[in-house]
Amino acid sequence: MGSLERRSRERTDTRQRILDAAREMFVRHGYDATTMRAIAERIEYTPTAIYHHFKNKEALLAELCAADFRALAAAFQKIGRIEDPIERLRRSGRAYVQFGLDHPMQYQLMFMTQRPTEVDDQIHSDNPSESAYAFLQQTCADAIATGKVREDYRDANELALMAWSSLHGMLSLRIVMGEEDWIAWRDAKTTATRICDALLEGVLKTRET
Amino acid sequence: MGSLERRSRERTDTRQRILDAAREMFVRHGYDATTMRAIAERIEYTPTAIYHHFKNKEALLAELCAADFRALAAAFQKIGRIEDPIERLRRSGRAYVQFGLDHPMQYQLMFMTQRPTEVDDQIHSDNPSESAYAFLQQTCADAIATGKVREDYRDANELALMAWSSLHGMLSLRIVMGEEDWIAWRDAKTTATRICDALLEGVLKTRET
DNA sequence: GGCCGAACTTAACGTCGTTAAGTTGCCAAC
DNA sequence: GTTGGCAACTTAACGACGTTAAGTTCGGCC
Repeated sequence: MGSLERRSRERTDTRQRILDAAREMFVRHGYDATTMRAIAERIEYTPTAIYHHFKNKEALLAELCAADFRALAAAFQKIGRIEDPIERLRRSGRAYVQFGLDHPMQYQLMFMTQRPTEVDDQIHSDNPSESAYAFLQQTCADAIATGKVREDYRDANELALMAWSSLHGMLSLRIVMGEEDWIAWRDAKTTATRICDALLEGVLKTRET
Repeated sequence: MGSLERRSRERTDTRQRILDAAREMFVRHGYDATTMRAIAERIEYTPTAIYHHFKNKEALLAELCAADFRALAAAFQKIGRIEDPIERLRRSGRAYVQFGLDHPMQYQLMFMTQRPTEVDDQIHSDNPSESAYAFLQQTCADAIATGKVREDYRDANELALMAWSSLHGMLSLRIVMGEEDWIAWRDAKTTATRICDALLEGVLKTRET
């Protein structure tokens, strides 16, 4: 026996090779600019072969995004242990920005492109503890629970949205407008830190500096 | 005579009808989902006719975006008269968010899609005083000049980026993720106000509230 | 009356995502 | 040890897209 296993291994091997090629090409040239034909050619198959492993081009994207979401959630998992919620918030922000700067194309696919509902149902159907958003929300709730947050900002959901929006805005502007020279860009991580600091200062009762 | 005028009028009429149809369909269904063939059919021409008035599909988009940028700049123009730079900043933020909420699709085309450099060279080649970004930058500089800004934030360019990023983040998240029910959305304008308030509080020396 | 150029059409090209209909080759069952 | 079936993959094609070369039509000017 063992041949069944080999077959199954070969199948998942091919599947993985498709994913790897797709990821590399999506990241390098963007989703739209990457054709199924090009992906197939890269791994020396016919375009049709891909459709035996994935429903369509979008399913390829969904699977890659799901993996990226897990990676981001894993980065947050490490931060989860930090006691002080405020510090945890700061670290989460830093990790989030780092992720966006390290993987701009993935970031674009994950947070800057509309997906049909079906697709991200798949992405978020897994363990909710993996959800990076839930982590952020909880951290905000913890921060509020310390009593250090001003009363105007004691809605954990809104606080999470404020934090996320601000950093997402910076990252997405960079990704879309990064080449525009009429914008006087500053160092991304510095700007991100400034945004975090200013927001926190505005939201907390007592100033930290 | 006058026939030459009529010809020229007819030409710009057709041009305008193409633009109107394209705008309506881009806004309703998105740029990618709108085909040249569909635009042509809507105004009862052949697809080829469009190419006599515009270089290609992207040029259509560029022209529409340019008009939108002018509209946004005009909205800012009205605010330009307000004396207090801090208040002017607040009002600009409100106007910007309102624009994004009123015209989400336009917003997406203007700020959330990468354009080939050639295209937005065209957009920004006009009077720089029309540039909404320059206005924001100047307002930030004015705010710094009042001496009310903490020393960490006395870079007008960075301040402008911080403000823009934060509001852009909120708007773009809404546009892309607005239908996701795992996000606990709050009223957009309230969230926007909270972001402005928190940022300003963090950036200013003395708290306003 | 003949010509010109502008506005528009016809017909097509090449590319895309996707699919119906094979083809091949391995494995299990008889 | 032939046979049947199934999984992996290919061939060939479909319809839709953006775009373009080559007409056609028609009003105005010499």
